[in-house]
Amino acid sequence: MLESHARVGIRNRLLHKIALEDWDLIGPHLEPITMKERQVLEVPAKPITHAYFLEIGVASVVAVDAEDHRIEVGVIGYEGVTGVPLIMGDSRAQHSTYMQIGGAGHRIAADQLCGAIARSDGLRLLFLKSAQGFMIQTAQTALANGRAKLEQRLARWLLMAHDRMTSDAVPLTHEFLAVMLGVRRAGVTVAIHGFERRGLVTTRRGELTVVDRPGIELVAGSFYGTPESELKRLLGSK
Amino acid sequence: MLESHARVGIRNRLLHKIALEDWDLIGPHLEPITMKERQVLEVPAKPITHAYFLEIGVASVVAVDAEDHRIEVGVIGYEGVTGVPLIMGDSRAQHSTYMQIGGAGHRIAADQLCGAIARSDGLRLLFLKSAQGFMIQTAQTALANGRAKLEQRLARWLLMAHDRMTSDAVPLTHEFLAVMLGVRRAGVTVAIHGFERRGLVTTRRGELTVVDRPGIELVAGSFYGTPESELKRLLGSK
DNA sequence: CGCAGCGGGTACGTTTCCGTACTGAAAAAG
DNA sequence: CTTTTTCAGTACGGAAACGTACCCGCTGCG
Repeated sequence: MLESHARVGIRNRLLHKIALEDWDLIGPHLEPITMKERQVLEVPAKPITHAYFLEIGVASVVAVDAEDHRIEVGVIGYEGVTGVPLIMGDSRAQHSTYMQIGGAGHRIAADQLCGAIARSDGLRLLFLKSAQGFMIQTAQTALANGRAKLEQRLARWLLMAHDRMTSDAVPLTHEFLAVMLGVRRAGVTVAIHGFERRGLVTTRRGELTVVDRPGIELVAGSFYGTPESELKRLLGSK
Repeated sequence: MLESHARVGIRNRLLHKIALEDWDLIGPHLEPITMKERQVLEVPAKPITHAYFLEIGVASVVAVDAEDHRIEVGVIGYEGVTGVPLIMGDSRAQHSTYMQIGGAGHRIAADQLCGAIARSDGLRLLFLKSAQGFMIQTAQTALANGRAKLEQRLARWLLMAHDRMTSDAVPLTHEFLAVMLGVRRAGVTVAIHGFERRGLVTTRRGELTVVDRPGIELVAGSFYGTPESELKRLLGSK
């Protein structure tokens, strides 16, 4: 079969699930892009310019309030797309979104995405389910923030990042982990120390490597897993 | 103007915003209903049977995990509708939803709502924006859970409930407030005591009355307000 | 009216995490 | 190679909230 804009090499799961007959609405507008860590994708209260389909790397979605309190409400990787408000018919970003772990993928201009969604019921349903998956993630984050101990939250974060990475090495400083979790940097250091002592991870300056993933899952308990299984249910098991 | 199914007396804000030409898709399927406190509207992992447009009362949306940790991720009153997953094309409830404060309103069968949304772009956009508003609320809850002190979270909750009530009296036990906030019952008692001492509220057994709303807003700080102003932006200022 | 049960007040030791801050080591910059 | 910066380790007092538990007083019911 001939496709004017090849889907070959596309590894973003959401792009992959786009039906062939809808591909022409999306594919031609995709622009390959690489992104460094800390690269900003969305700024609160500003228009969203592009939606990013990551294939490598992890983006953080961080809620901010008027007094500059901030906390991560979700992460996005190869399984989804940034710019959830666009899917909901809103052109403004609510949250701060930026690359937590550098990577690459494709992006599409906001109006192209909106146009495509408006034109195809199938596309709209697909993106809505992706957005629903993100909502579930946010809700579980609220649960973890309110109920879980620092150690459990750290484990949860590591697992979610690990899910979205090809390597076991997470290139992140304690400082940034602390911002994500909304806790002290020193608290993260101590918690990671505990993980290291139990052989769950190894660390180097600015890097943390997952060694015993099942062990980390044990620490996270049921604070990890719901968004992941729900996303499977929503978008199919692949 | 003649309307086969009168909109007279409809005080749910979302229903109010439905365009006249869309009303026939919704109005005829609405069923008036009164609901006692604790009445269950949605059960996790079960199909959603109806969407509820409240006019009086407050519903709580509570996230639950496999180990039965639970915390409220949002509240819904006259400004919105329950059954957000339906809007997202998902027929299953993710969260536990029940009336926290008894009330009344209308409900519509899930498939009728889905059908209406599928048939009208305007309706779909309206409901999507409502869902987006709820997402914002959930994200702010995650922020408050991670960053705010018990006293601030309590203030936030009281304000959100108060917004959705006609009376200043909130008929709720400390026990239930504790479940919402994910804290100890005793902790709520002490916090409320502090409010009472400062003249922010008065209390009776099983009831709490808002006296000094601006004072409570001061306590909540910026943990309160974002979802409210964003909803205005999304759905218009009325 | 008396009693049972629910809701609320209070207490106490303990855990968790914070705020702050100092230090040393590793990497980056010059 | 030296300087500067960033990152991690560690400490300490204190605040916040926890788990638990006991008691009392409304309130509703028999």
